[in-house]
Amino acid sequence: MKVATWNVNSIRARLERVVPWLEAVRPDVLLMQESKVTDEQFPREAIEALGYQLATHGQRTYNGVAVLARAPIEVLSRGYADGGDDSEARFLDARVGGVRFLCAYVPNGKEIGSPHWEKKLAWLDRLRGYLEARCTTAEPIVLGGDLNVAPEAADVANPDAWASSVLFHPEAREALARVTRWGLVDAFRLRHPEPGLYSWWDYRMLAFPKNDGLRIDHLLVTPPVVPRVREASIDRNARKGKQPSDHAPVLLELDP
DNA sequence: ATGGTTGCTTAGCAA
Repeated sequence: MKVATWNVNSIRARLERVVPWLEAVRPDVLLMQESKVTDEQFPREAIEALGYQLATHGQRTYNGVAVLARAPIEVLSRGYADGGDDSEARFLDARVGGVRFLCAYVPNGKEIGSPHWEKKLAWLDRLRGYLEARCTTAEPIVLGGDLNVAPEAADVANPDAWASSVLFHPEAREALARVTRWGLVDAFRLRHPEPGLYSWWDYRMLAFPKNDGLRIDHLLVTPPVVPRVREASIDRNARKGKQPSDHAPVLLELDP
């Protein structure tokens, strides 16, 4: 079973990159972030024509998450439904073929100390709360998405420079670590202990050609999934060429 | 170097 996560930075702007990628890679499940479109305006037909089923949780202009799968999708929750502010479409919980997929788009945080930053930290704490309230570590779960945090120095091209940014600040790393400590394992790291593998490069400052990147897109799994992780990869080719997303897809191959 | 680029929506915001 091939599982992927990809922040596409607008599905409508990216359709001509996403469709050929799905045809070539054929993931069984794709967790998508930043669709930037309402559920009504999502280009479903182009996806369904490839044999995918689709569960969307979108909104106008910003955010938006979706689960694509080559098998039926059972939606368990759109948003956290925890009584808090669910106005931003950043979370989708769905079951596909006996595995539970939590698709998350963590707020960027913009700038340390800003209201966006406080919201980012609070959102990660809500994610931890959702795991505690709605999930167990005994079930097979894949929590995937653009988590907008690089966990370790090995995940950042220039750790000293990025330590003051919202993507690699110690408080952001600690907030993500609180989520992971609930009982999740970084499945990519399991198969790739080496440093220097990134999933996002800024569009600006020639970041991709200079490989000034960060690994901020993750697939975290519960203990029952750990022995099933056969391979992990980042598809850098998807970041190349014409009109790419600023994120590359991250992939896992899971044994049955 | 407070720059640079992209997308949505149309000038300003978010990333």
